Amino acid sequence: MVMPKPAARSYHHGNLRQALLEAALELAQQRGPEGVSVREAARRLGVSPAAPFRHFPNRRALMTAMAEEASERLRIEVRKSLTREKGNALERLSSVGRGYLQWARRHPSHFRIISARDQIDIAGSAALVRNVEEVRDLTVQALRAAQAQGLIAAELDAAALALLARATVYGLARMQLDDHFGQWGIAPAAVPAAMNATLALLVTLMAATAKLDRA
Amino acid sequence: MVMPKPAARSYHHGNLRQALLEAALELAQQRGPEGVSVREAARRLGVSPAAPFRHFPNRRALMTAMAEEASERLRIEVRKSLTREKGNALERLSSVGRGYLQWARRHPSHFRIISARDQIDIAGSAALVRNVEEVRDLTVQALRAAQAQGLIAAELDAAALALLARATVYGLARMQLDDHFGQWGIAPAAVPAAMNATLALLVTLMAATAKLDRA
DNA sequence: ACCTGAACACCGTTCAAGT
DNA sequence: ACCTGAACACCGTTCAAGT
Repeated sequence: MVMPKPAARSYHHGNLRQALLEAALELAQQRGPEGVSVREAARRLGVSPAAPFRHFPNRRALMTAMAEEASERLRIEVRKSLTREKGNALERLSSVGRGYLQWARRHPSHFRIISARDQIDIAGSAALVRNVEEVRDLTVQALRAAQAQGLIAAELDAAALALLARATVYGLARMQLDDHFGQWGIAPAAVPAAMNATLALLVTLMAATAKLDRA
Repeated sequence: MVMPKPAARSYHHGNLRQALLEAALELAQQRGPEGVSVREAARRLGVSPAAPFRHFPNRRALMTAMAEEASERLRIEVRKSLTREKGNALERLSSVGRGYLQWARRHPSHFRIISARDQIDIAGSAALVRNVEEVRDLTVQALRAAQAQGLIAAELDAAALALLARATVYGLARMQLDDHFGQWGIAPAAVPAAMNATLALLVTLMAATAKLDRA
């Protein structure tokens, strides 16, 4: 007969799932993905250790749900970065890479979760697969357009170019996550510029092949 | 007054440290780096859960010791691959990349451990830092030589080229660890060829800049 | 339908005590 | 010097029972 108080401990009636995702993200930010504990999330929300298992079958499913949210945001960021870009196909290609890297830099915890393939069930989430695929498709499309417009040599294998572009961008993002830049003599403040310069160099190299074509 | 039996359970007197490293590697191969448990390693060796802590101050130190061994082997593999290479500086550069990638493919557990920066204390191990640095230096040296010999345009920034090469190679290795190739339509059996083709494409692009120089 | 309480089989780590 | 045994504060997960 007593009405539940407006905001406080309203989790108990419907939004525990969302609250768990938020608590888990907070834990990931504080301790990294491995530090996410279902029990600790429950404790912070004032529910029993068993309560989360009504909403997620296991820890992996909770992590996967976080990855879904993250991949959605990455997809939107890359799309946005493409929408703003008014240049040619080569510049659109750069734009996809810069958008991806910028998001990875600004949301390291989210990016870590997407990358933690051992802690999420990527194949088990259609949304996750779709989001990741869309980002890849935008890269491949820009590359094909660049070749069609004569900005990159047409003889080069489109799939190989795409894989090179992806390996470079993913490599840069992971080098940051895995703390490689310090050993490369690049201070944290210089990382964004170094990433964009590397990306620009790759695009320059690709564009150089078109000039050879005309020679 | 009883002499210890020759081989069986000789860990108890001197080589428990090495036995722990071997048991931990076996666990890493079976369950991944996160699955390495100090207790389980001790159990498999028939010692108490506290025994390992005489040899490693904590789990992280055990993981770091494994990473030291791994980085040593990677360094040797890359060096070997360079020794066998009789071609020019550009071919030496490819060789470093191929050696790195081949090792990563053949020893995924070891490579995972080196990459698991959140589970090891890289800065705390001089040997680890040294091994990683040497591999980087071999890349940078081959690149500089290629520029000096006119095989890559001299105007290009050597540091930027090195970072691009590293990002590409590390990206490829991580894409395999993180199971990205399936989504790129590349079957496991085709991964080595795809990696080498991507590497070859990058070197080709770099070499194309030298031809432009001469034009 | 959603949550609690208690339980089970695990962890990493510490520390006094044994040889 | 090296290891044991017991303890502490944690995990993920299950399940009967409560509302």
